[in-house]
Amino acid sequence: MALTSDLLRGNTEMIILAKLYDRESYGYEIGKMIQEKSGGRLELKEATLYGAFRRLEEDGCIVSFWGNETTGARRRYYNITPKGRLEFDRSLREWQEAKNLIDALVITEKRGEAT
Amino acid sequence: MALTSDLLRGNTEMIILAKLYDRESYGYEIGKMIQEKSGGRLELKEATLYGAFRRLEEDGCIVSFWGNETTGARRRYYNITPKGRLEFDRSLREWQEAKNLIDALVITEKRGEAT
DNA sequence: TTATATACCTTGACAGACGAGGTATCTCGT
DNA sequence: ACGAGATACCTCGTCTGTCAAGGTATATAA
Repeated sequence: MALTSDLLRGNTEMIILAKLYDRESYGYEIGKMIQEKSGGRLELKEATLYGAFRRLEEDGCIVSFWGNETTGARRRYYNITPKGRLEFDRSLREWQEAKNLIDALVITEKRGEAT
Repeated sequence: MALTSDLLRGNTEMIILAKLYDRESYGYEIGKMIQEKSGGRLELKEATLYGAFRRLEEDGCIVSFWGNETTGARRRYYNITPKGRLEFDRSLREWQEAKNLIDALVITEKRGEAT
């Protein structure tokens, strides 16, 4: 069963930027990669994905262009910008901090925990 | 500077249940504990806190009662229920899973990472 | 020709976080 | 006596990200 949307919230843009960090890609592929890498337990729905692309492009974190496919459905490709890399680095640090803070609040010695 | 609300979203109820897991408490105290334990970097705003209390009580995860303070402002105390403990355990497992999945998606060998 | 996969997009509803506002009691300094 | 600040509760309306549901179009396999 999939994870609740609320735990994803605030992380979708970071996840997208991570996928674009090393090479360009397009929406459908990114969505599929996330599904596969998480064993189907995590899914960015299309509406969520495209909403995030729009925000990221408005913020100057990514740029998009239509691919010149000669066959099959057309694709809109995305590239990360320098600003996008900075934003990814920042959001990754914030995520690490949030993780540790939340863990510190919910994990006690008595109950213990395994990661 | 504080963490973005979206990273908190979906975790506020778990954090509250964690605080109530071992002993009863009241809203103001829980808010203060979270602020202090996180060194001020994480804050559950009052509106957020009381909204979460209402949902948790509606769901049967906590019960509330007015304290019999003879001095000072009155307090509404909360106790966790057996259902609340189950719900906490469930949400903690879900949180651990979400953490690991998101980390796997954003942390690559090349970039590396420290917790 | 029908179904499935690929690939894009938009609209409206929903829910949780929060800013801003309110009430009331007690203590401390002036 | 008075005002400021801490304690302690609450509500309303706004904002924003997620998603369900719907749509378009092309290629391939049954």
